[in-house]
Amino acid sequence: MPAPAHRRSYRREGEEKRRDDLIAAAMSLVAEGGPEAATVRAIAARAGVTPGLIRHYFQSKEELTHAAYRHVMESMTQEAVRAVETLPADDPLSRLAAFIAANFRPPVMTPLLVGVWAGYMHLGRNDPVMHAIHEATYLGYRDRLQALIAALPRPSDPARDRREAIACNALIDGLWIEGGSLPDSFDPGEVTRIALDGIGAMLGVTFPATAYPATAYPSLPDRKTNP
Amino acid sequence: MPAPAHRRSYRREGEEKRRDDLIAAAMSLVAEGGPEAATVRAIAARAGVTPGLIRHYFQSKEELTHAAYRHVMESMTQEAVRAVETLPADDPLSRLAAFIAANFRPPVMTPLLVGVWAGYMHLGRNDPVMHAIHEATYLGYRDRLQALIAALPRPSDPARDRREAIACNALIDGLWIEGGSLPDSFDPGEVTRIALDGIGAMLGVTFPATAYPATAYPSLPDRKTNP
DNA sequence: ATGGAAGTTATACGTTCGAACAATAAGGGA
DNA sequence: TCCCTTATTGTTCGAACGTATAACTTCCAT
Repeated sequence: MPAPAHRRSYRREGEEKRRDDLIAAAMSLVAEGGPEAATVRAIAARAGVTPGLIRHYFQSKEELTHAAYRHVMESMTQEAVRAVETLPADDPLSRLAAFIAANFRPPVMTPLLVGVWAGYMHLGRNDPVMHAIHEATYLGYRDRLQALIAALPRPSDPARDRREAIACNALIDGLWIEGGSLPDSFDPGEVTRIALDGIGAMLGVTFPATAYPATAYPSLPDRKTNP
Repeated sequence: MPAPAHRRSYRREGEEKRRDDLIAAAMSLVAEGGPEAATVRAIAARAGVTPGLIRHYFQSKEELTHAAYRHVMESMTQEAVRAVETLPADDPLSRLAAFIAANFRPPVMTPLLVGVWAGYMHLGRNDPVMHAIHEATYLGYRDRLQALIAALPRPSDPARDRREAIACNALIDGLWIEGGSLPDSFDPGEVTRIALDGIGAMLGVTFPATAYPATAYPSLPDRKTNP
């Protein structure tokens, strides 16, 4: 077997870009083919580098997996938090509605993100680091949801708030999995409306019409309003 | 390395028992350590046989995986169906409640079953056989739920029934995942009560008290009623 | 220009996986 | 009781995996 005539040429990139590229490559591979498809060779090929480079930026493949999972979970929580913090504190109903709705549009409810979540979720059962990442994001999410529920203008009842937070969290999770797995089975905005209607019914409140997504289909070719 | 002096002795078993043992071994390994822990060697060891025997009963490891996944999904659907068909058709409220409650007690809501579901769920994204098994059980489940909702004594509205079936299915899924993953975070029967209260609120109905699980904790050592 | 640090490639190693296959023990029918 | 089918074992094989490491290329400082 003759020695290769030439090495392939390459460009040097900053550390941040390389790490982001490798994480994005790992995420997309997991979303498409599950964790077993995210081999170091496949990740490197998708990122446009050679396998050895992974070990230059991550001590092990496990460390890259942790970084990718943390990126996925944090991006979802940050998106919901960002949707809330722009609203005034004296409008708890709109704040809760915005928190809910943020989960059912990109970049949170996408096949890629649901696929990565599905591929990685069982790893939290044994890997302590993955479990810690999962707990920090997941329970933090539910606590924040319970705080938004407790802020509603009605008599205080912490035990009821806990039960309702559990129920609302479960409904959001189930709808997110369904909507992200089968995006073509729902009209635009339909999942959001189902979530707001269902949670409103469970909490005994009615969310303002402004909290709902704009009606998606005039279903007529001529639209008076734009995008 | 000397040839082994003696082969280990063994007993011949019927085909059905061997297949069941291998499926159960694969399921428990997936529940504990994810799909990557369910190697042919580990499965054979747990079933008390040698790896070669797997290929005697299944053409490939993939075929064993399909059999195990089908067993998991079918056992869950059968359990919910069985809970309904013992109730009279003229009591749709109790039938719906029984269908819901069946998902939140053994043998459906167990860490093992949730773990197997989590470990296998991402395989449905690429493997056509797994996808078919998933669709046949999952959509069949939701259709049956929608039929029970449509049978409620109230004005007919198929579009509303569809939206409510989606919401109820999502709530059941989310609670089942939570309750099965963290069984110690809930009191006995608490998940069932949350599900019945939440679904009742979303549908605008009140389930009869007989549909709820018996209060679990007298929290006093002396109980008047039995086990 | 040029030297040197560091990013990147290419190759190799040891392990483990699913699979294949020949050898053997077991148990029922004649 | 013997024999023949077959359930089961023990071993081996090629492929692919994560990891390790030396050699090469790029690019900035000088």
